[in-house]
Amino acid sequence: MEAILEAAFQILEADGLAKLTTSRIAERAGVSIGTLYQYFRDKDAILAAMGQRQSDEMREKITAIVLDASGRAGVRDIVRALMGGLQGSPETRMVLSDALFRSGGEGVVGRQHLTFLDSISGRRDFDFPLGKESAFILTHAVIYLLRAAAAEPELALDPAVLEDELVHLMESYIASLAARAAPGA
Amino acid sequence: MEAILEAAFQILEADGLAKLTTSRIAERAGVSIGTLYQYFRDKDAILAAMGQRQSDEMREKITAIVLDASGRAGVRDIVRALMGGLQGSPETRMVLSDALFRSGGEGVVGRQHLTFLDSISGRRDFDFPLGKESAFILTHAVIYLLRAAAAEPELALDPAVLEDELVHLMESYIASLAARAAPGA
Amino acid sequence: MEAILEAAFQILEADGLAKLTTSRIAERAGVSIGTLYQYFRDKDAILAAMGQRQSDEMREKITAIVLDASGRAGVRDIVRALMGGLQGSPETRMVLSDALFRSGGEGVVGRQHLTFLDSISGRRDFDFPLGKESAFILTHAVIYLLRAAAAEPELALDPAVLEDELVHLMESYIASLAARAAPGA
Amino acid sequence: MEAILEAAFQILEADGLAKLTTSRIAERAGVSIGTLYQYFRDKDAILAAMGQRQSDEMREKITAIVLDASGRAGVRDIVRALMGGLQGSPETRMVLSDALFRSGGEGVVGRQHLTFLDSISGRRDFDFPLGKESAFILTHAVIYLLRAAAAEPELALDPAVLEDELVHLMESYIASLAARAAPGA
DNA sequence: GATGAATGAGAGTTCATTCAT
DNA sequence: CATGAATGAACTCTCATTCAT
Repeated sequence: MEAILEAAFQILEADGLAKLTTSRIAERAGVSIGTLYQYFRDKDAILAAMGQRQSDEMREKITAIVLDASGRAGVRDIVRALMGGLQGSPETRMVLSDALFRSGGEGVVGRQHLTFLDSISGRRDFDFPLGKESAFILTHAVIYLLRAAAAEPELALDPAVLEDELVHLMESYIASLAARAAPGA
Repeated sequence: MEAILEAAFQILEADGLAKLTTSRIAERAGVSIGTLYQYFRDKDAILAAMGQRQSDEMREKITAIVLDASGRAGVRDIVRALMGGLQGSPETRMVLSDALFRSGGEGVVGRQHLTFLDSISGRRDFDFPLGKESAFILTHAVIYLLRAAAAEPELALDPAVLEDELVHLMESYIASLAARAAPGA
Repeated sequence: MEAILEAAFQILEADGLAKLTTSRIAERAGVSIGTLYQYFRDKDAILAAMGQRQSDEMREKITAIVLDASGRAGVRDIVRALMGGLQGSPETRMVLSDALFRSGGEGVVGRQHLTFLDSISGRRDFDFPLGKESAFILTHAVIYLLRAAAAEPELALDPAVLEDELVHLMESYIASLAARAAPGA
Repeated sequence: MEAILEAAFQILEADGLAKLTTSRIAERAGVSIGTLYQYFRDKDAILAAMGQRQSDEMREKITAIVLDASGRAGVRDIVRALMGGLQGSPETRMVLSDALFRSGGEGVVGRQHLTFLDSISGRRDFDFPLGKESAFILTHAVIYLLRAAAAEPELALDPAVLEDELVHLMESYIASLAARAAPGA
């Protein structure tokens, strides 16, 4: 039931995990608790489904933006996509990631960021083997820094400047990787 | 009471926030609930104290390591300090950061990472103004990536390699900052 | 839930306020605590409802008795009505009055005793203005003396004689009021 | 320990029975809980002692005032004495009466009001036998009406007028008693 | 005597879940 | 299929009381 997930998301966003009770979800969704339990085994199933839904939405959004760059997607496109794709408060995202992780287990998070690697690896200057750890940094640095930035609104970071710096961070790291891959160039 | 904090930490680490109840904490700490409440106003106070304790421990550990580098602390020393200083599962750390933030309010998080900036700014090649956003990246990138790495043990990242790559990430970013600061060099 | 109020009343009557716990109420009412809390916001709401219920019952009973005197209600009818209308131990009544007062606030107590004044003021010899303080005495003296009598069972007062004396008390006071109102009669 | 009783009285007066805890009493009295329990068996013993103390104080005060009227004490003197002698909020008085009653049991309340009867019976026009019920009314009416008046401050009764009316109430009742005792006068 | 840290029974309350209708 | 009253385990927290120091 889409209405249930939407209701749960709104409550989570507005009042936090502590006030996310099954009865409130049902009430806001306009269904009875009984009905809610007909669609979801238990409360965790709702959270997991929300996590899944969010993850899917984000991947679609990002993919769309990257594709929109019509074959010449740069790091900036991806950073911008990530900045736009992340929705919900940091707490919401943290809770949903948690739920998704607990329920789904392995592979879930990994799948989430393949898009990044896929797009990046299309670049001409990127045809060198990539270590597990480097790939990890490439796929996680931007997301986690954005998450951290959102979690500390009192820092009042300027989105435009942050975007620039994140692009520099990744570009310089990619350059460093390239330089090390081809020392004799 | 140190025993109470230690007990709470163990439970949080082993069973998660959901099973961290005051009675379980008291039981594992070997005291009665009454005693627990004589030392801590309420459950949140316990979490806040745990957060404080962890934050203090980490800062001390890091400071020690950096000082150990005897005046010539490089990025690698700091990265290594952070890798060694972080303890507890990612969820534990997240929960404690949260609690600390909720209770302490402002400044808490900021103070945590000043060590990093302080050490870095001692470098000769670092005497240029630093934007808010760049400072944020410098102080948060390593910590959050380590957190992410810990959260995904199935990636089986090699600590030594990860350390190397994090150092490269930061070194190349610092180089990029320097290059931009002195374009005519 | 009538059963809950009835159970609460019995416990209050038998064991006093100190032993009136929500779980005991639920148990005696034959429902679970959850059900109890579905019908009443909290413990005070139960007490307030009991107070309301008792107040309503008493008013109805008294009104009925007074009406039964078919238009020629004297002080004796009212005294008798009050004696019959009061139920529950003094402590019970005190507790419930308190609860009703705390929850309802103004007007509650006043409304309770209008019956008395209404009936009295129908008398021919009563067409003179009544001071606030006199009205207070008329409406409260009997009730509070009955309350006091119930609170001291060891005095072993005879209800019939007490009724007589209360009637005398009020009749002589009314006569005194009349005499003062019409000094030249 | 006088300090303990005084502390308890202040707390009861300021914050009500619900906040009257043994630790607060000890703290305000400036002693430790242990000491408190060395002087009083339990919390109820403290309340009972407070009730006793208040009752004694009131009796003394009233006796003094009546004696001051130098042998010719009228109803008005007694009413005035009662109005001046009552101290503490209605809730406080109710709580203490309760405690005294629960602990002492019989006779306690009776003794309290003997002063009234004693003084009254000194009057010349009062040499007739007094029924139990009449005595009860004589000794309780004023006190309970004053209590009721204090319990309903929103009625804004004028003390002076109330005093007058209470005197009238009692005088007319005494007259009624006298008239009935000597029908052939 | 005085202390106060420790105790723990028990209070009020919440909420995920079930199941007869 | 939908409903929602009923359930009760589990939670946080209070406070009268004890007893080793």
